[in-house]
Amino acid sequence: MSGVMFSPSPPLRMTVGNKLKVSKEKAAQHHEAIISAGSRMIRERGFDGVGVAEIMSEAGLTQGAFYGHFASKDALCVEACRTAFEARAKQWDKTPSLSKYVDLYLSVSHRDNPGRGCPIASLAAHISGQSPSIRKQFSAGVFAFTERIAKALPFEGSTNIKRRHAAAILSVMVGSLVLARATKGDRQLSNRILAEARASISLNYGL
Amino acid sequence: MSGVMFSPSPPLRMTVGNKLKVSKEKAAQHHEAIISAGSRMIRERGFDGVGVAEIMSEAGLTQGAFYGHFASKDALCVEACRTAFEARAKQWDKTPSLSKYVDLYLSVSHRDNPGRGCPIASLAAHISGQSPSIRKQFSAGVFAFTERIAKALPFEGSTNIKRRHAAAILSVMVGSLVLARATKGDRQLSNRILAEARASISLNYGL
DNA sequence: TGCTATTGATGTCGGGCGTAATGTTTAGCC
DNA sequence: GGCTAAACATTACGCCCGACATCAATAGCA
Repeated sequence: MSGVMFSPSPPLRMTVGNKLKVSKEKAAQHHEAIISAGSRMIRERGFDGVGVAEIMSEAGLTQGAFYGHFASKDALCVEACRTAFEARAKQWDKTPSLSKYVDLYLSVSHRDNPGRGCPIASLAAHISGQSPSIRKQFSAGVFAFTERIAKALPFEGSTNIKRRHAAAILSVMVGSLVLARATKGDRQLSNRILAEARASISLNYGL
Repeated sequence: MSGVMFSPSPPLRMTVGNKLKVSKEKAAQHHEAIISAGSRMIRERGFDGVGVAEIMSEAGLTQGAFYGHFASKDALCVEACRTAFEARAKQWDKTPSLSKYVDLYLSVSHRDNPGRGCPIASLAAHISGQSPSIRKQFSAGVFAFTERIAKALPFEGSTNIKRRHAAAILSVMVGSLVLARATKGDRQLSNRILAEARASISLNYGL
């Protein structure tokens, strides 16, 4: 065993393989890495469009390690969904206004980077057929997002009125993003969809 | 050949008398049946959510027969996509006004029957990763649909202006339908999304 | 010296698309 | 009409891929 290889603490790649065996603190980072990779790839390709092995590979680990962190793929999906909504909420908080957030949402950059983008636009069409836990997580996210929009509306009105506007605004945002992504091959059409959705929100809601 | 040879131990229970071997006229019907089943199931579960075997089974045939009708699954997908758009166009023509069509589009019935519904709402999120032929077919459908909306707008304005409005209207329609389907588990939220989208189109575009 | 995290191999299972051989029915031609 | 050739569907299979999950072995951590 030669017990002491005399290697300091930091990332040491022992063994024949290439992976460090570290633990404890690192394990937590690995956990995050799995969620991060999963959350991104699931948004890019849907829940069923990516497997555990590939997610783990992207996270820099092997498939076997997965089940030390999650009970099942489904469990990861729920968690990935949750963190995706959470991350979007954080980004929301960093933007100065709802209007600016809509700008970001309907940007070419957002269209071209679904992996870091809104989980609603990425996953809505893939929800049917998923487990109840995933569906609940998703519905909760949609609801919360609508509430956020409602509260951020800059004009006067009852909560109910604002909620109603919020639902409509969310529909335009999600719909145009999905459409723009689907028609990316026709750049002119795709860009027009984004631009006109942005204009309509501005026109109809003063945002 | 070998005329009346009773196969002693029949591993071949071929035509035990279950199916007609009919042809010509029937074959055309089979062709339509395959497209119909494919078009419906693909809209329900996405291009990759259903296989050739199941489509054929639904069409009342077996997998082997498929390749007498189509060169590949991809070829069927293109055809199924085309006919789905076509069918929607026909339904469009049967409605008295754009406003009525929007009513239908944002109805609970449409939400609950994606298999017979708008291919844009069903397939937009599943387009990425599909073959170029499918993507082109889809983009063309989206473009045509937008043009249709534009031409049907009941107010005055240049073609360009109308196109711009059409893109925005399409975004609300598709977005809200997709959202309503995804949140079907939360019936209240789902219904609200449809209703508010409908109201917003009425309010903002007088439809 | 346990403990815990990870590896790497493997289990197992299903399903995907496409093809080949087989046999029956139709359609066409004399 | 009756025969022949082509059309069509069935069955079965091939083949490969990838899915999710498990397990003994290993090796640093505490």
